[in-house]
Amino acid sequence: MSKPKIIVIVGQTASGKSDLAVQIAKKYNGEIISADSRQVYKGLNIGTGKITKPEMQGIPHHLLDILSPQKIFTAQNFKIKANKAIQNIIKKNKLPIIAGGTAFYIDTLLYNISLPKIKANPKLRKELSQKTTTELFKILKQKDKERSKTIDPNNPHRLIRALEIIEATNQPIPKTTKKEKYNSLKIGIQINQENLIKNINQRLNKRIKQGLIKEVQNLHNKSLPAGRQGLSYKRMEELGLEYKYIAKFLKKEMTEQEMIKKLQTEIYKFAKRQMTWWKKDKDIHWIKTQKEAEKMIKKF
RNA sequence: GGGCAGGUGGCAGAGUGGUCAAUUGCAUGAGACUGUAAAUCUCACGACUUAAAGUCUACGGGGGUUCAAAUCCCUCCCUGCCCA
Repeated sequence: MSKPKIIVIVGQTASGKSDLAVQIAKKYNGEIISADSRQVYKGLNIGTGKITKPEMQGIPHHLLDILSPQKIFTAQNFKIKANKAIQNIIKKNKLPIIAGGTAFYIDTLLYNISLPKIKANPKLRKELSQKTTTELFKILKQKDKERSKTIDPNNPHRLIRALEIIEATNQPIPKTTKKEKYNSLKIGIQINQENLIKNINQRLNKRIKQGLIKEVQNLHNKSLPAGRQGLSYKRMEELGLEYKYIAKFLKKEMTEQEMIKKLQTEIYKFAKRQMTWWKKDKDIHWIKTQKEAEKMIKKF
């Protein structure tokens, strides 16, 4: 059985992925699967640059707005849901197009990286976060020698998650395997640094005009039906970038000016981290225009 | 005009005779990531050379004291606050 064909579109934040994806979907009878760790959440709209209904131009989009931002979504969740979506799209005889900025999610999907299904354990996390990385590493070494060999001993997030999994399974973490599951064409949108910075800053201004601050405020304050509480500032800080720094602004920890300036540099730094990841991926075809992309897809 | 406090690397800001090319934070650059990934983490960061050692130029300008000065003295310039 030959592997199903899919298109993957990657690119730094503010490089124009969503738009390109829609154009390609229209041309090649496709549906889009978003690979974005923040756009999966309901209510995070302006801040994540989520595509709007009119912008979709009738193209179905998957994995947007699928859960509450109170909940924790992981690469494993993404993999399962994205696989399902791909199956459905193929069944309809349409072309699946993965588009998004979360490189880790895309790799997990494409290489069928097997991750455990252990859910987050907030109590344990809270407890473990009191400890230093040295202590955490020591515990991990006792409980799972193999994982301790590969983990970054300075990285609290990873150490805590590793311990969380052992706590739940009570056995060492199985080795991950890597196997290409799809026949994918990876297209990356290339953009020079100058334009990238320009886009980031312009887009941020635009979002603020569109009511970004209000969006964050509402997420925090709104008295939802069914007694649900607003999103805590703490959770917003975990969500990062716009949500993190606007939360700080709303808490009066920084002025609006400071917040905007900080966001500009933080978003730029994020974009660079994205690129660090993709630079290693030799399968990505970097393109500058839509035409180049179309040519490639035709051949594919 | 008088009094006081200051001027340090792209910025903020330590240091107050030798261990100072100078703590730290920010910015910047490079990188990691295979179980929270917009998160989290690592390294570099005066110049030249780079493996190490080394050389040079540097703590507002100029001069001085000293074996040795970012650090002490003199002088000039500049900034902030206070009194006229």
